[in-house]
Amino acid sequence: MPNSQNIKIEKYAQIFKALSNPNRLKIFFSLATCCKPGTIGIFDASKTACVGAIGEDLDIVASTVSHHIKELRHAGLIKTIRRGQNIECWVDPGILEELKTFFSF
Amino acid sequence: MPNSQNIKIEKYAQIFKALSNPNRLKIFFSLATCCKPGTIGIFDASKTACVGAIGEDLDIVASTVSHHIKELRHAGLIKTIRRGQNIECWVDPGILEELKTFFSF
DNA sequence: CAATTATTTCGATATTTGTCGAATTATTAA
DNA sequence: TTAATAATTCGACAAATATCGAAATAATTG
Repeated sequence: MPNSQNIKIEKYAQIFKALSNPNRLKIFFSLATCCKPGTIGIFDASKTACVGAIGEDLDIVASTVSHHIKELRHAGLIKTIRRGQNIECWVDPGILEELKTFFSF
Repeated sequence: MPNSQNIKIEKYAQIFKALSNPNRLKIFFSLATCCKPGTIGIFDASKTACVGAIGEDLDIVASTVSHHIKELRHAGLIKTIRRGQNIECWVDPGILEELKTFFSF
């Protein structure tokens, strides 16, 4: 039976696991730097932060991107919403604060 | 040929991979909260932050702890020094600052 | 409705990872 | 120098992971 400390450890381990894969970290970084919460994230003037565009950017197939997006979402790092055929993604601002706090010993 | 951005991504991916295992994250957390840089880290009044004590705390064998310590060190998260038969470990203060900065978008 | 586009799910597979125990190396104590 | 203690290295193996391609699902357009 894990105490509250263990639960925290598991939660953060999951977060760091999500960020441990270079492609997932790139996705997170792109979303964090290019996309504002609640808006359509822009990679450049023409591309939105949909699964297809992300895959094109990283040179991996859509099914793999979808898998990575799911892991980032399950870890609580990003939010997603469907808008038409596309899935919009953005970084949860709250988690960034939590992570900064985590490293403030 | 990776550009400087890719190098950064690889570096941080390695850091997050090191923190993605619950046992390694516990080690890091214990060191960060209990041990000051350059001193013998204390878990409680009687134990130092040597490999054996860490293993006892986590209920894993010494060879596994040694493996985890090596990964944390290679990722640049902790420093180690031999003092007699023991290896002292402590968290690099600089990396904590870097990590806080990383999440400051 | 049929065709197209975007995404997800599923199954397969090669690679990586976490862990252990045995053997080895390093240091200290008798 | 021999014994004891601490840590590391090595080899093995089960479990987890990253990726792909094919098939399925969802939404839009003609």
